Amino acid sequence: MSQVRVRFAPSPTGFLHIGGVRTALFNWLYARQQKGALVLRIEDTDQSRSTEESIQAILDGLRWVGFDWDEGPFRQTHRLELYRDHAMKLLEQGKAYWCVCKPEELEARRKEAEAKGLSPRYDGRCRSLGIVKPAGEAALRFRAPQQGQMIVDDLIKGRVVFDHEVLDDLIILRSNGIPTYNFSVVVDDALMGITHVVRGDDHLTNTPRQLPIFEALGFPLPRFGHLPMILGADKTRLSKRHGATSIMEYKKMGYLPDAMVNYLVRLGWSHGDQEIFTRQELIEKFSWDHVQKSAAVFNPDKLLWVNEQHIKQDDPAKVASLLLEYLISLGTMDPMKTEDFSEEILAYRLVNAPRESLVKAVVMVRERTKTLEEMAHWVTPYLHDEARIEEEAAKKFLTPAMAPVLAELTQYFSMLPEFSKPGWEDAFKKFVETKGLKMGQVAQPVRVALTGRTASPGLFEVVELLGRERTLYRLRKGVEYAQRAA
RNA sequence: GUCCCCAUCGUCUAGCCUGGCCUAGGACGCCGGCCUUUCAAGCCGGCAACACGGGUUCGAAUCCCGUUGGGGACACCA
Repeated sequence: MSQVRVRFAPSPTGFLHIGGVRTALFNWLYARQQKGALVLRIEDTDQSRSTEESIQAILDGLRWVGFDWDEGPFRQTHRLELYRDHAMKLLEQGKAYWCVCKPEELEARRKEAEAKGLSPRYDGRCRSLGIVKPAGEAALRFRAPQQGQMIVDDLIKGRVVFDHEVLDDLIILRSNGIPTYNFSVVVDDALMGITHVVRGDDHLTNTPRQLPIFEALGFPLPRFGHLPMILGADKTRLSKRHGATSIMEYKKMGYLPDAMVNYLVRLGWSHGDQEIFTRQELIEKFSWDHVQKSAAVFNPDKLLWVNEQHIKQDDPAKVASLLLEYLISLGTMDPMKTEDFSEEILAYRLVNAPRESLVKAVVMVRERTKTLEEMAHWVTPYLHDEARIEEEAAKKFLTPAMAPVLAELTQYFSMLPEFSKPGWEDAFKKFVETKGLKMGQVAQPVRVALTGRTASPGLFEVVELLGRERTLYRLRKGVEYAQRAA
């Protein structure tokens, strides 16, 4: 059995969108599972719509989501000679012919046919003209078979039958010498040795147009697989109206690449009742026969949930490094910068390596965050030595009345011989009890002193992360704040 | 208009090929409860679907036909 070779062939007319990512995903998964090759090909034969920025955006998007390719990126505009040669071969063999109809004429005839309720197909008027050397501008048309049937055994849709008579003679070479899509794909897929052409549903009806070209050129047929479309909440094709459609917007919103992949693959593929997959699991478990045939509605709520699951379950070190990258992109944290810390604060600094402390912080906050964006917010109180105290929170809990209690607690903590989470927790409970207070009455002010906020992870998880010195430092700062409030 | 594809809770889906185990399972969301030092998370429970009509069969979500609905394609776009 020969090696599986698949391809992702976007046209660079915009950013990499969700639908494109999913097409790339299925190709990538299959290539990795079969230990085959993924070829990246840029279909830029429409020169008026293709841009360099789009190519860059597509590559960036693929890299972010982690789909590595084995060959390419190839650009069709760099391969024009190849298409012309093959087109000429067809001409010589009488399998293609020159068409001298003007684009405007074709357009007019098409409109007319439509108005009469007929199929807007090319009427084939140049078919038997036998033009050898066109005088003026001319396009090359493929002489398509007119009877019989084409049978496609689609990986996803199953057996699909098309009648040849519904097809017309399509243009394979424009009058400017640039090939059209249906021709260049065939030449490329064949020459690149693609064994499985997996693409969007919208190409299903292009398949019967392409098959005869493979045959005319004497190329072996690849297998085809047509992935269903992704729809918006209103069940129309996903577009800007539905909100974010560029994959990079999800990066900005704090989604994990693995979560994105997980969600997108489940949108149209299933493995029993399993919802959460690692990349490795997907590669192992993926199979064409569980790919859904019908279109699926993109559900942002579920995507968010999947992201949350990955934040909670994935390797915290990995999440931390993604978070660090995210923090840097926000400007919240510059790991190279130390002047943030005053001498005084540095004295109390226990957490030296941002990466290491970040992993601990991730583990602490991950139960309560759904995205890196939220995580960035939750983790900030632990990034620096001093916590920025929120005014609203302080007003409510760091009150003058609270100052003596906090001061006493701080004193009490500072005298404890040993520092440990359970030790301090017990001590705290005893303190609250002997004072005749309720947990919440003391816990909230302490929370504000330690984190600057009214909502945080468990108090003693925070204490443990901060360590003895930073905890005491922040408590003292809290006491000062409460006293000043008088 | 012609051709092609599709059809299970609001959404993603399991089940369908190889009919009975389906009084249709899971997940998101929603509602209620438990837990609780805050915020979450977690746990328990609830609401909610086989598009419709004919067949075939002892028996159909599952097989066949039709209807309806949705989507796609019919460019010197990809």
